[in-house]
Order: sequence, then structure tokens, then C-alpha cells
Amino acid sequence: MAKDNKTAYIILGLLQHEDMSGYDIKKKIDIMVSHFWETGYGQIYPTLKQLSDNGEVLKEEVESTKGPDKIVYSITDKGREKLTDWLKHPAVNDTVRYEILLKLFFGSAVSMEENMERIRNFQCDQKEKMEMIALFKDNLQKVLSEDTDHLYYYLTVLFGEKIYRAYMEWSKEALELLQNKQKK
Amino acid sequence: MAKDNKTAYIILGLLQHEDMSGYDIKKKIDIMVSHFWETGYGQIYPTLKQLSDNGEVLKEEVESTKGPDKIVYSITDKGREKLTDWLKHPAVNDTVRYEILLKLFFGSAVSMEENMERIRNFQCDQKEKMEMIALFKDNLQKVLSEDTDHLYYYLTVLFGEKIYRAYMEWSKEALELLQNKQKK
DNA sequence: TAGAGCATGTAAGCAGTTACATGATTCA
DNA sequence: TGAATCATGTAACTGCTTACATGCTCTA
Repeated sequence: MAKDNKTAYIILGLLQHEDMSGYDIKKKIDIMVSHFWETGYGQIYPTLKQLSDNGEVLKEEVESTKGPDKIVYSITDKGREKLTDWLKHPAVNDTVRYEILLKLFFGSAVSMEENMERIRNFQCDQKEKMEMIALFKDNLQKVLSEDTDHLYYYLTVLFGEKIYRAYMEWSKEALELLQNKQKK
Repeated sequence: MAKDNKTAYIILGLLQHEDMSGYDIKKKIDIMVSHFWETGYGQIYPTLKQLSDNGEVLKEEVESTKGPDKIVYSITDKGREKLTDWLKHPAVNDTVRYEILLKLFFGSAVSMEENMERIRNFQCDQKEKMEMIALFKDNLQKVLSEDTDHLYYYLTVLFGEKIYRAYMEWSKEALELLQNKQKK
């Protein structure tokens, strides 16, 4: 199977819930899915055009009394079909890429202190993200029973939580290992 | 900063250890770094050419008594400088992308059974990888004191181990959550 | 009135994937 | 003798990132 634009499915999935503009879609992604899939305007707008050309979404210009005019997109039956087709097939290609591990792997070429600093930075960055997701989880738990969607959102949040916890454990142990080595 | 080809750094890092052919490099990557960074010939050979053109590696054709001839590459001082330059700078861009979470996020569009099947597949795939990394860890522990490099390799393996464990925990809990929901 | 946020895009370029192509050699 | 493995590549494509461009509106 050829490569397929995941952003297209994200957009279709979000539009199935409610009509939105490209700008709104970006915000939704940042809040809800950026923990496991990030994307920007440079990907969103061209994809919207493509989906529109294929008749998978409908575009409608909406005059706004508040703020600039918007272009609001809605999903079509063809779009819905495309989305469920994709969902019917098993997921592939979960390639994870950690630049930090790449740098650490070749860590012996620089000082141990530099490697420890790298891990501390990682620890700090991830801790922030972990706190963000914890907030998101709290909000989600309050509305968990309202909608089936929420259950699935919750599963992805749970995943994030586990991963961040693993990051924290690893950072701690890795730093300890290096510290012990340093003393010798 | 513009995008930079990570494969180039992987190649330089591996060549710093020993001279190798493109084919050997691929094998090394598959065994040692593929847990956090995968790549293929289509990326390796063009990158080798590029590194060679820049004088960051030297190429030498070597006649072989066993098997076909090889082209063996070695790192130059310029290459070493490029590698350490990269290592001196903090890591950025650790974008993780899980297609499975994307599909799960929009899971309400298909049946619960399909979502559970997806999670079970994930669980199975990751378990295999987990077992692979456990073997790698055992081998590494035996030679841990021999070389500073091994310590850093070990840290990346430790990372993998933590992550896989998190995957397993999540799979289990996610399936339980869906099962409970199903009963109702 | 100035800056933050709303809103929609385009252009350039590289990274990375997939499929294809070729031929030698080893070994069961 | 035929399959698996060794070994080196190329071509086409596209997803994604980064930077740039524009202009409106709200509010402190």
C-alpha cells in the first residue's frame, strides 16, 4: 500500500464530530491528538483542499459577526466512507523516532556531563507534557459516561500517561547509572 | 535550523566504531538502533554518496575472497567533526507518531470488537519486540564493563524495555476497560 | 495604538518510503 | 539447481517541515 496522508484521516475524524474551519481543526489537534500525532497549517490547509477536490468534505464560506470570516468544512458520505475504510484496516507503521536516543547511543563521543544534561532536559520536557495530559485526563473523566467517543479518547490519554511514566522512570535510572559510573 | 538527515549521523556514528559497507551498516542499524530509529537502503546508499561527496567519509572498493566485492567506508576527521557538532547540540524534534492511537481515537466509528482486535494485535507485535530487546540486553550486560560505548547502548536498551513494559500495561488495561463497557 | 490572537494560505525543499533492477555467491 | 543471502544501487513519489505572506479584529 502506498503512503497515505494521516492528516486527512484526522481531519475527517474531527469533522465527523462537528463542522470546523482549518483554524479550528489545528486547535483541536493541538489539544486532543498532539500527544501522539502533531501537524501544522502547512499540512492541514493543503489536505483540506485535496479532500474538498475529492468530494470528501464540503467547504462553505461563513460570514462572521465576531472576528474574520471563516471557511467551514463538513464531512460528506464519501468522506465518512473513506474514514471507516481506513479504520477497518489494521494499523501499520508505528515507527517511533527518538532523536535523544540516537544522540545518547553515540554518547561516548562527548562528555558524560553532556549526556546527563541531555537526559535532564528530556526529563524536564516530558514532565511538562505529563502534567498537561493529567489535566486533560481529569476533564475527560468527568464526562466519560456521556459519550462513547470519550471512552476512546480516554484510552489514548491512558496510553500517554503510561508512556510519560516510563519516560520518568527511565530518566531517573539512566541518570543514576551515569552518576555511578562517574564516581569510579 | 533546516531539517537534517539523521541517517547521516547514524552512519557517521557507526563508522567511528569500525569501517563498514552500506550493507553492513544496514545490518547494524537493524540490530542495534532499529528500536528507536529505522531506515532502509533507499536512505543509506544516497546518504553515503552525499557524505562521500562532502569528504565526511572515504570510500574504498575491497575485493573479497568470500562473497561479492564490497565498498567499505571509513570516517574522516571532517566526518568526526560533523558528528560531535551534532552531539554538542541539544536534541529536538522527538515527534512520536502512533497510527494505532489515531485509529483508536476515532474508534467509535467502528465496532468495539474491531478496536479490541486492534489492541490485541498491537499487544502481540510489541511483545515480540520486547522479547528481542530482552535478548539484546542480556548480551550487552555481559560486556558492559569492556567499553564506554556499551554503557550508552545499554541506556537505549533500558529505554526500550521501559517503553515496551508500558505498552503491555496499557494494552491490558485498555482491553479491560473495553470489556467492562461491553458487558453493560 | 499596539500587540496578541484570529484566520487562511503558499513555496521550497528535504526526508523517508516503496518498488524496482541487477548480479554474484553460498549451501542444502 | 534453485532458493536464500550477499551486495549495491536508482526512480518516483509524497508527507512533512519551515518559513514566508497577508490582513482582520479584539482588548488592554
